[in-house]
Amino acid sequence: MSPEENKPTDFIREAVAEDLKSGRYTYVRTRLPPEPNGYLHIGHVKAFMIDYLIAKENNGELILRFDDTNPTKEETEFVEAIEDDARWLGIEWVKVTYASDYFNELYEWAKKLVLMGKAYVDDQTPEEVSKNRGTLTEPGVNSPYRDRDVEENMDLLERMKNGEFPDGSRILRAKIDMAHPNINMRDPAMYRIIHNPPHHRTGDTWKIYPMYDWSHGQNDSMEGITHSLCSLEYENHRPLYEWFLDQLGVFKPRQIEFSRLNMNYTVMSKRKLRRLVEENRVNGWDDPRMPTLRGMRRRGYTAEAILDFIRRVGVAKNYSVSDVALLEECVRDDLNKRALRRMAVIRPLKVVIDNYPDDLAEEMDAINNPEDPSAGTRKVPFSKVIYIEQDDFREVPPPKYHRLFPGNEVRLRYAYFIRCTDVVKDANGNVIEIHATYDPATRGGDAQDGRKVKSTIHWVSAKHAKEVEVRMYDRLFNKENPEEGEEGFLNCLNPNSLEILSGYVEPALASPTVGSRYQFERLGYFCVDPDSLPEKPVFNQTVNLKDTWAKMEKKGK
RNA sequence: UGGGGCAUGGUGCAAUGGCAGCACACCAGCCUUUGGAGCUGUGGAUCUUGGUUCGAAUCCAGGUGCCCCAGCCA
Repeated sequence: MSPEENKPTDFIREAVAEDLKSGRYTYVRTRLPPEPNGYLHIGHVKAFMIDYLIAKENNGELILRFDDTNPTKEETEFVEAIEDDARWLGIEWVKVTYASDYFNELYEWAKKLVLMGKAYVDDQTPEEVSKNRGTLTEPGVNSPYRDRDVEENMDLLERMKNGEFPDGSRILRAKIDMAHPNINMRDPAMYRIIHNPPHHRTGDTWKIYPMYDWSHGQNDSMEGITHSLCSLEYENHRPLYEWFLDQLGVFKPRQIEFSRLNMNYTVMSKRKLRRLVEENRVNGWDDPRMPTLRGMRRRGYTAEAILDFIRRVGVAKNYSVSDVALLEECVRDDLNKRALRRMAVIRPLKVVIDNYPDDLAEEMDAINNPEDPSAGTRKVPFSKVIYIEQDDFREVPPPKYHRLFPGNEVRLRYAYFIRCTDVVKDANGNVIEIHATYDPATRGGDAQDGRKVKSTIHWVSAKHAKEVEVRMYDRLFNKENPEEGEEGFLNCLNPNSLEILSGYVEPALASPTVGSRYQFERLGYFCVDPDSLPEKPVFNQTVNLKDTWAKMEKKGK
């Protein structure tokens, strides 16, 4: 496929191309406008990639601008975390700016509107403002302060700025139309008074702070942004976005809206994610079950896989809920190509090979990645006592079960054929040990007489094994849409979303690097958690391998 | 009962008046020293009614359904 054919197209890219062609703009500049009030999640990635790629594809620029207009919610910690996550994704920007960089200039622009008679200071209480806004079907009524003269408005605004009035006592409002069918146009607030807490960057310099509507478009204009791309809920704000710019007579970017990313089996709202963390339903914002970038990073997802998912989801205006199965498929697809294969047994069952010499240990050759010959090979030690997966043995095999059962022969990957000869049980009847014999003529995995076995299973030599902790993850919620209903999401938490196991890994995995990713053969992809200790590494399950047998067995029931 | 927006297989996205296609999921088979990967194939969709047109997912009109908006949040 040529790069040309591979290039995604959608209504936004088409609009941008048209704007360039028509001469409406001669260049492309977009902006990434996160509010530094929380950690980034997978939903943000879609918006980020739209802004980044559209700039990049048009040889344009991206500005990372923090929308820090509300000091009661924002913190420097989040600025740093967001930058770090965005960089991890591979996003590049020409500079970092802040809405707060423009507070002075914006204030001058506000005075200009006051002078034009397009803005006024309103002394109504918040309750009165709300009451007089009207409803969806009834027009609002004008504030009694709406017709204050310019001089008084200028004076009051200056005194608001100087901190002479308490929070909530006054606001600056645009003078538009209290009967407008679009409620955003009913004299929207431009500035509100906030004395505390201090702003994370400007400290207590300012006592008034601009609202989103008054700040965003103006900042876009000041920065020469050509395309201000945002999610659908801002569609209703576009008339206001344009009104301010028209009144000021300044450079006018184009706002285009798209639908945000939703995903099943998780929640995306900041409020709900916060509750999960604060009520200890998960272990922090970087819990591998969280849809946050920090969670997914810890889980072992690669940036490439996440970006591929975003690309496959596409861009449109339909309300949509993406399937987490697609994300997982993208992760498998990426890791399949790059992850080294290793043998690990996560639910061990001991097997004693009775006819194998007691003290012998052989080195078996194993392929590191069948998808990538350059990854080479390694040696794996083999001996008389090994561990295999509990799932790989059944005392009474179900139909089509090809793995180990009494009398059956299977291949130990990269080693020998073994045949199960005996089963040892504890007092409760649980199988605790298997006895088997091996065929010395099958070393390496092939029988000289040409006989075949139907199954190949993985194993770890008990004598050479390293004990590790393995954290198995399942979906955080057991309902496709946990967000429906306000309080319901906590009631559909999956109680089994985390399972901690103790397993064994081959020596090649005895001292793994934190963050490195492996495929545990036949089990899935795993990555090394920061909680790892030299004496006990910790692995997170990133995603399982497709399991045809599990599916068959489930279906048979 | 105001304004804005959106309706295409189970899910997400294409088709820009001319054979409804792609990916994931699903199902069947091939292959396999991972029941992985890979390969082949099957099934399944244009919200509804009417109109324009040789021809409509696309244009027009009505209907229905869903989403957003009444923060001094973004």
